[in-house]
Amino acid sequence: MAIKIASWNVNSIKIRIDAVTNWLREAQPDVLCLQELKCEDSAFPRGAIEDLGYNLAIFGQKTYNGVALISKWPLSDIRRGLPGMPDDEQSRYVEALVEAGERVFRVASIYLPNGNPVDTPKFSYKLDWMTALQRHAEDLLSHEEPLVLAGDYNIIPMPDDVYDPKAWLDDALYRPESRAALRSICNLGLTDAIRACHDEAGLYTFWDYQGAAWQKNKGIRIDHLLLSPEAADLLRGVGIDKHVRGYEKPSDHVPVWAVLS
DNA sequence: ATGCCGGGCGAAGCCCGA
Repeated sequence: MAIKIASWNVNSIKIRIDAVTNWLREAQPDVLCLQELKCEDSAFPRGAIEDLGYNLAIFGQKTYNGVALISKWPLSDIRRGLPGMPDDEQSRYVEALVEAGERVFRVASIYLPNGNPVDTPKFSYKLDWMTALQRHAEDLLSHEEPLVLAGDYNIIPMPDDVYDPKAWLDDALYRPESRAALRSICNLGLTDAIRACHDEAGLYTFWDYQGAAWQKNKGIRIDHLLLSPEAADLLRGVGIDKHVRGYEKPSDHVPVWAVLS
């Protein structure tokens, strides 16, 4: 039995609910990790999602941030907020067990801080958040179970993941400190699902609304699925649903997914 | 191009994103 796990920064779930349900019908993922809900739990349009047969675990926030997991399989052991960041006021992490028949996966939906501008506390917040994520990933990896840490990492891992690396040298998404922190997390034993399957340049998950970035294909790859060894051993395929950027009223991010079996 | 879009809030114009 195969399970399809996806991640998508929707940039407001209220504005994007039709796009989300359209994509769910079209792509039929078992699990979707959502980021940037920009709404509190009570305002989340649950009904439209539940009508398609999905369960929800929401960690919302008014105006900014907000993450959720939706799953055709039962969700349990739900954790809201990143362990090690007890005073974090921003909703950026939700994790749950997905009980997919005879297999059980632990899945997290992550909205990593942007970090710009780099000479401000926003950048240190990003790096502190990544330190806490690394510690928590170490803990999760010690359980030696299939684990998927999915989300908007706000990090461009390599030069091939951006249309013009030079233009991004001083940006928090591409700064050496940010890339090193992501490498350090991966070096715990996590596999970037896209890069496990494809080595070509120009695989993007985000195109800015401005400057006709989509039309010019000026994109970046910042949405990632990181797999524990037990999950990576099950990896059968991946995809980036680029056409979703051409939807009416699109998010600036598109869904990225992996099939595990 | 550190704001050209687009969304939230709230009812104009500012904050924020990447």
